[in-house]
Amino acid sequence: MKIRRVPDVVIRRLPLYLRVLDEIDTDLSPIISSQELGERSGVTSGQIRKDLSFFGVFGKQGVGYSTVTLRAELRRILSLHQEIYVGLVGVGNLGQAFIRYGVSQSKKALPNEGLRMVAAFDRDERKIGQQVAGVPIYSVQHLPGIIEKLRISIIILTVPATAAQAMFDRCVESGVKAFLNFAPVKLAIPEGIRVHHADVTLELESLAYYS
Amino acid sequence: MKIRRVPDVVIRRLPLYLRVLDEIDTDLSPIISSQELGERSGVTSGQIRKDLSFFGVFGKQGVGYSTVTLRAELRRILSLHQEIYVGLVGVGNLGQAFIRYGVSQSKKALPNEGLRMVAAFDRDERKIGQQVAGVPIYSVQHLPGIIEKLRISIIILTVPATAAQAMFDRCVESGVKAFLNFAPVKLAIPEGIRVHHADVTLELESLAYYS
DNA sequence: TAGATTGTTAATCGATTAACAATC
DNA sequence: TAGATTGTTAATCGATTAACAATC
Repeated sequence: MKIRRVPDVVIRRLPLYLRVLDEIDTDLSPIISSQELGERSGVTSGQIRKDLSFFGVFGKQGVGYSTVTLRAELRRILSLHQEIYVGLVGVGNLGQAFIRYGVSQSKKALPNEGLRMVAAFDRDERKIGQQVAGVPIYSVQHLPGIIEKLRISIIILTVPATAAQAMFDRCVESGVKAFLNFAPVKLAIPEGIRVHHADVTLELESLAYYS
Repeated sequence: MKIRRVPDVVIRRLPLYLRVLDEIDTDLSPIISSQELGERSGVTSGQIRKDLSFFGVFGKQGVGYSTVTLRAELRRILSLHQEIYVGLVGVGNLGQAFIRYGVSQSKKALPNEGLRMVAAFDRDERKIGQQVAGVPIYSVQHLPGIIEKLRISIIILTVPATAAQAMFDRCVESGVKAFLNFAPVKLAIPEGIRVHHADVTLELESLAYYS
């Protein structure tokens, strides 16, 4: 029941707060102030209170926030209270690394906040049918069916630049609305679809300015 | 000779423009308008003109920009007209993937804009002395010396979260001013040091909101 | 010259910060 | 109650967009 659209900058800070809360022993610290949460996440206390106010009232004046409650609320806001199924397209070096990375993360005490990598896709016949860290590799031809069947709602794109738009389009047609794109291309993105870019080359090139 | 500090959002758009110019055949298109550059990089024409105005005057009124000249100017602004040496700390799955990725990129016709991965560092004795895609792996103990000797000015951090701050500090002491950090931690960053974060977990968690 | 497009200024928009009344 | 801290409003800051004079 959002009253007005929440700015993306706000959404992007929520996982930061959640991470701090996950690191906290809730028995030792049942309550946290916006002040302390701010210091530990690198955000001002006022900003945290402003951010949270987009979603409701979670604190007690004069007291602070219940660590357990705030954590649960943040999870709910981000939809991380339920399992979110993640797929990956393009099982090259980078793709394999992320599969292993994602799986190793979820073996931690804290189960990586409900995100679960359940399928990978590739074009290469030799890879299809194999597994990487327990995640099965399917043919991109079967992508629509598998996405639907496994209820995949986020796709990590680690295909070569030349294949990115086509694979992206196919995922969109299959109903995926959220993407993390590592391919160094500007995708044509339809209304209502969310793409976060993680373009290592662009990052390095802008860093060169500061080096 | 910067008159005023250039906003980071502006710096981050420059590689985007550069990429478009790299894709253009400068013989076929010796001139480009801010209009067309905008369409191809996903930015408004006014914004492009505004961005460029931070650095000087590069176009001709009534005509447009010389593709060759603008490309050269952007490279110079970003320091990509010279070789920029990049190092990587943490040769795990992700680290190896980036080494291979970086190397394959620089084999393209366009030599990845002057960025060159020249060294990797790890703690694991078994990895030290080996190579990944031709890039030698050194001990983190020798990091300061190698960074100085090879003139490394950008570091990619792909170490586990627990090691990130210590490795970061060591690089800073060795004179590195620009970092691309993949470790899921909030680093304590000294004045004058630039860190771009590429935190896949945070990206996925915020994407969950839109899924 | 007439038409086109830049460089730049002014207006708008949106996000952050400051401040404080409400209230636990 | 007195002290603390939230939730929220108003002020500030900075970035984007609109618009147009300058000029090629």
